[in-house]
Amino acid sequence: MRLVHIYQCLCDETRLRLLHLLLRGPLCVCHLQAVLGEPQVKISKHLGYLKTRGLVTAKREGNWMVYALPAEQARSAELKANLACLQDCASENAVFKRDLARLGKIDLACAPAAVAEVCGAGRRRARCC
Amino acid sequence: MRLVHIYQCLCDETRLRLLHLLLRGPLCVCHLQAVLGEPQVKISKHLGYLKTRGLVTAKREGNWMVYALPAEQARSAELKANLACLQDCASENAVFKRDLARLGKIDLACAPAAVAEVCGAGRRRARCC
DNA sequence: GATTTATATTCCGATAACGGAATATACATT
DNA sequence: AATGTATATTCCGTTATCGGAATATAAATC
Repeated sequence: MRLVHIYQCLCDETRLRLLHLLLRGPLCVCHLQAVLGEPQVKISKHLGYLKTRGLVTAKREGNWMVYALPAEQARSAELKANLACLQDCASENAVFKRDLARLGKIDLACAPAAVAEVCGAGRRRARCC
Repeated sequence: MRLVHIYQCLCDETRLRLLHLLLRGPLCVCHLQAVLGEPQVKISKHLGYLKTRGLVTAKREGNWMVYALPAEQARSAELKANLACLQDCASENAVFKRDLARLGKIDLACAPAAVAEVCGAGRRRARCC
């Protein structure tokens, strides 16, 4: 059942936080890492987990990997419903709110093109984080 | 995070099916067993799992254990949102629809009082399933 | 081409989940 | 008390998950 696989992706706190941040738009690994404050391996592995199950897409952008939720038209009804539900639940949750606050403070000017586009940040830089 | 524990309960197909059936109202173990067509141990264990995490309540009714979702006012916002989401997703899902069809065909007349109350079935019987 | 930066993968060990067989418990009936 | 019915628990093997240390890969820069 496809629905089960969605829940399997949602049943880990790190993955929930990642997905929640990606609801805002694409982000590269180092930004996700900076916001969550977790080691690189951990972030990368969970992103890999989400990717193999189709919950996120990955695109190389020069030196960086930009992760994003699937395009709107590529989301199943179940996924849409659950992302909306997550968004809903997150709005009253301290951990998620803290993550968003941290994301706001991060210098997105160093972000790859795809991220800069979404966040309206300045030009790319050689070094990201 | 409480939300994670909810998703941990939802990330198994058997548990999803159980919860989905309980959205309709309380049911005893043998009815759940009959609908799912799974061995008793499996059903009982998953119900135990759900119970320890507060997703269902259990009440002994003579010889039977009647499981139910927590009372409305006892449900957290997260739980409400996710149960609604599950309900939503289930309506277009073959497995869930089949379960409902099977539930309809089951003789609920043998059900314990709490179940009979909900289902409008007849009086109790000594033997259930 | 050597180095730096960003990210992924491999190789562990620890723990949790899952399922089934067998057994135990609780209540009801005879 | 003995038996039957409904449900829970224990034991055990298998598999999946999770996290970290170390290493590998890929692209950019010097």
